Amino acid sequence: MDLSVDLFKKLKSFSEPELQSEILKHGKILKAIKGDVLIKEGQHLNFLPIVIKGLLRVYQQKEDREILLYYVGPEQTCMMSLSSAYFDYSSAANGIAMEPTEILILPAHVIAEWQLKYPTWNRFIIKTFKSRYDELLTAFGSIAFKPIHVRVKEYLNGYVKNQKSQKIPISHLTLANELGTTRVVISRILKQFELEKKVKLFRGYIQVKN
Amino acid sequence: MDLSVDLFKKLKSFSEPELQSEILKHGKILKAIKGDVLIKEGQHLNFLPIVIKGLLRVYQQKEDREILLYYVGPEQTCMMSLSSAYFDYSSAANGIAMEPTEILILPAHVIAEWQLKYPTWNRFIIKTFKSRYDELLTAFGSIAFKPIHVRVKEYLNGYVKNQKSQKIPISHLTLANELGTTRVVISRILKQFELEKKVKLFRGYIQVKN
DNA sequence: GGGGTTATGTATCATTTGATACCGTCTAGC
DNA sequence: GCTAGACGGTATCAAATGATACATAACCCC
Repeated sequence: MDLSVDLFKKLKSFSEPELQSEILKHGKILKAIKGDVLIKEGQHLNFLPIVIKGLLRVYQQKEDREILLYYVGPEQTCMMSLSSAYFDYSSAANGIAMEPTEILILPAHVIAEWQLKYPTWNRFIIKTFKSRYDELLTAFGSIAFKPIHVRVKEYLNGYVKNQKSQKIPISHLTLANELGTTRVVISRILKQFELEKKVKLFRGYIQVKN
Repeated sequence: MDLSVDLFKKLKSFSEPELQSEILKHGKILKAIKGDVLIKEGQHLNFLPIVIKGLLRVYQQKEDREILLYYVGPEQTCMMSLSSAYFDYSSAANGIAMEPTEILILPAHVIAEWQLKYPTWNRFIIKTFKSRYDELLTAFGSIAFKPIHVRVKEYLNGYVKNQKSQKIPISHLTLANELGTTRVVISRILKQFELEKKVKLFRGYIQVKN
């Protein structure tokens, strides 16, 4: 697909005409399908991916366990690449497409340059750093102080709040991987919640009661 | 104490003369003694503290448990304030002086402004974001995947490596607070290490063997 | 509908971590 | 020297979490 001015209907953050033409000049569009691994732990990155449409999941892995760091949605980018772009740095996490995803790929070298030239770009970068930091800090606080059943509860509540749906389409195994634990632990906790009439369990999804 | 050009012998990052004069114009020096609490969780911050000399400890607290986030040493600043400065935001952590500490205080509003005007300032801010993020990510990975005895071990090894001393002056309780656990757990683990001849325990300090 | 795969339920057991309690020792300040 | 408080050792118990194993059910593909 060619880059076009249409792009900026989706990326509203970048309003300066000059920045837009620089993006058109240096950027490429990448289309990923569900399951494509875009970033691997240890990999050196020399590009910055900005999601246009779709969703990336960024997570850490250790042996057969994994834990969610954050999702990258439209108009967002990924900390790992940002770090790599400024300093020599290899990714500390993995990134995978959760659904068909369109990504604007920018070469790393432009980032520092644009930082000083374009206020909206600068704001975009700072905002990314800040919000990713906040998310991580929240996750850190949770894992440090809260027992798993509370984290499960908060995950479910968070989903309901964000998606405005009581029906959460997730398997026990996937949920375990979001929270950094194992399937049996999640099944046990969910069953307990069901006994307490907080949720109803089905194959492939969880119904949260109010 | 008056601000003077001497300041920039200690803060080497800020080399532009114009930036220096802006710092002299807007900055104030604060002196803290050991134990002074400079930042409290929930507090709205409208200043950015840059440590000139000394050390701040930034940590999260929940009831009677706490866990270390990071230390702020000379020429460094603190993420909480940085976040507050860009957005309306209250601190998610506490900051306390560990020793007599001199701090350059800058009003929040200058930060975003200087971002675009002064490349060294820009670099300083980005570097802060990145290194704090990396630290937190490492800590997150540890707490998510590693059992406490491993984290204790890594803490001790890290100290030895950084301070180039085998003698670590820390009480069991303080160590527990660094790692987000309780004193008894730490005592138990250290005693086990001693039985394994890895360390030798004394009142107030730990001797690491090689 | 058969066969493989995925999802879930659940029991058993071990390990890790934490809570509580009590003790003795060291140290600083008087 | 006395004493309060900090520091460290340890025993006991409980709870949380994880590992393993096995069974059943649902789903998909052919």
